[in-house]
Amino acid sequence: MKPVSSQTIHEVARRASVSPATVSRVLNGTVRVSVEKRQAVLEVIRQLEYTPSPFARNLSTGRSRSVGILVPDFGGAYYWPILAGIAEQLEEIDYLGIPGIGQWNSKREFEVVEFFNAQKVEALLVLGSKTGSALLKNVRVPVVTLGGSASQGVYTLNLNHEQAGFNATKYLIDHGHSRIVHISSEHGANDIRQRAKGYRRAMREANLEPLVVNGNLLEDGGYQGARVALERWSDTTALFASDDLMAFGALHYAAKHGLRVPNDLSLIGFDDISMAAYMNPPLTTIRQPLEEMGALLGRAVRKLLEGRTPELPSLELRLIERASVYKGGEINAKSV
Amino acid sequence: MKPVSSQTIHEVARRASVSPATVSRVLNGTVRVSVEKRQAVLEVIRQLEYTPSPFARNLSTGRSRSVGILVPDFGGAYYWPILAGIAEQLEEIDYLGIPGIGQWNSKREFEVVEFFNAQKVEALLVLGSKTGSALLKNVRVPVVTLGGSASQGVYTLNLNHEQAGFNATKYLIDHGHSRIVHISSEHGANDIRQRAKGYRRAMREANLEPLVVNGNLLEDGGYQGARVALERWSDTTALFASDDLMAFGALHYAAKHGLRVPNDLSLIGFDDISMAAYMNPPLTTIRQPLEEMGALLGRAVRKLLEGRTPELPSLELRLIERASVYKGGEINAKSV
DNA sequence: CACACTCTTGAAACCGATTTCAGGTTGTGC
DNA sequence: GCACAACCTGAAATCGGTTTCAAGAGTGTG
Repeated sequence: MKPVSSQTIHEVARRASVSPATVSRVLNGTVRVSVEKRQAVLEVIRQLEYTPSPFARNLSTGRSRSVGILVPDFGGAYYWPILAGIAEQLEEIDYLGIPGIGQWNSKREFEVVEFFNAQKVEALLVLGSKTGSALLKNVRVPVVTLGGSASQGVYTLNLNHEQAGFNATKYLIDHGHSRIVHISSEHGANDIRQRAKGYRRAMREANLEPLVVNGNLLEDGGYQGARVALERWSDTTALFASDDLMAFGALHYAAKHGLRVPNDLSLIGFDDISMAAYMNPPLTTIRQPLEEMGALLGRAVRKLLEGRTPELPSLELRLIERASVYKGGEINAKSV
Repeated sequence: MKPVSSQTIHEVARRASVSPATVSRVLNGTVRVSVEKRQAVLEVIRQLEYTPSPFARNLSTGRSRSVGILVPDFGGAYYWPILAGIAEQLEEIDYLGIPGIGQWNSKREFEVVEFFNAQKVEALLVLGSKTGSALLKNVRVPVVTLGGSASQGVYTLNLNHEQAGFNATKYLIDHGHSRIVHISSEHGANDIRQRAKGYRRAMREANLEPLVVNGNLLEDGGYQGARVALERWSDTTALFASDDLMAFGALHYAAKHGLRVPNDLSLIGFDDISMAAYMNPPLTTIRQPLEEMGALLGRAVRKLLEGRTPELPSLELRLIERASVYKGGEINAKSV
């Protein structure tokens, strides 16, 4: 028998012969309530299957129990696990994460932030934005960002993409490559540029010429990137793509043009999306611990909501060694 | 100069020398207001940059301006575009879509629905669930599902997966195959079973023996599925995988074991995720128009929120012909 | 035994909108 | 010129919680 509406705190109070105030106190544990009354209230709540109205609660407390998450559309496969990690953390404190899609479009990003303001979110999580810190001008709540440039009052989870880019490049150099092209992008977050920076540093340190082309971070960007790279520098023996999707596109280009990976062309990606291990050959790439990043971001927001200072440990970006980089012997031993 | 708080309807009313009721009427356009007062109110609103409190509004109207979206975790790449389509529709009427992840886990799904109830969502969208119609027992709001079994009061967007499964199989048969194995799954929504059903019908009609193995809808499921299929029926010449990720895994298996696709083994997938066109060879697959599906679902919800009956036209699942099915000459002409 | 203090409790104000109701004004038809 | 409808408007109730305030009960101390 489901009890119908009339599910108010007053009804509970009436049945338990106490005041609404007392019910509220039992509900929130703000003040000690005598054992008998507490029991009575809890019993009535159970019987009625009463749940407090979130509307009334929000209005009364002035808080929304929600946080806004600005996510740039590009790449559901990438942001999905991060969102899952965040959601799990927020759930534990009964908060709601509201995703808003920024589409790497500044105007749109402002709209989303405006929307978050209207919703009165209590914190803001920025997983990536085109606008940068100007976006947060009107934001009066705590902010946590993923890999943005830190400004005051904004907490950032920074993975060392520069170092990872360096490592990937170094790995190729150590395997005998010298003509290494980086497929980067002008789209995307700061991370992408950091990876390119690491690539450049590694090349410079090895006295090699940095060679960069740009793609759109999607499959066809990688395809076109590979084409341009090989047309422009025909002695290229290795590509380092700024994300796995572009590596995927590059791989496709190679296959289509009779280049064997890794024998004729070595390839490194970035992200380690689930598909990476199943490419032919399996892709050597840098792993981003996405769920873990999400959890970390979520925990940081929790800390901020509690008024405490979050600690954001740095996570390692590890190179996953698979089979897309030639290891057998000398480079470019075309065996056709 | 940003005006600080005190941003209430009373304040607006006071400054515009009208009553709060009138301001509310201007805001919502529910009743006609004289031109002068309307102007005055709008002017004050502009000056103050006033936005009504969603909390108060929700409490007062008893409505949340939000709808719950139950999405089964598996495959962000798949649900992401659908969610985008839905979000866009909801945005237009200033509603908020709240995603909840069911994880193909019945207990979890009930929790999510419970959460939606607590949030007082005004409608529910089920993109896939393990539980089935029992899940909706306690739901008192309109429901739209994607490819569930229709029950009363529940509107469903049904694509003809049975027919699509039939077509994919028929396509293989028409290209000379007779030993065709279907890699299906026991996970996933009803759709998966419909595809298998279509496969069986096509095989039966051609007097061929249906051969089915199961995977987990992810890459390794396809890999294992291909292995089992080829071990069990060594004269297999074609695989029809129930989703692209499994096709991807199967492709990987083939490559690893020296089977050339399509010359030695033909392959069809399902979904047409963005990667499909970039596989080697490009994957022949059935396209699901994901964004369009999302838009349709969103529009259906809008109709329901307006108290009207949604029409859910059926969408076509088209076969995208690429290069993973052998077309050149006779089958199994191993040329090694 | 008086006083101070702590602990539990209920009454009532409050959060900020919407909506009902009734009053006043203006307009229409006969 | 009158009855009546249509229209605009403000006062006040309402949504369902939280929180302040003060009162009353109970405990401990000198």
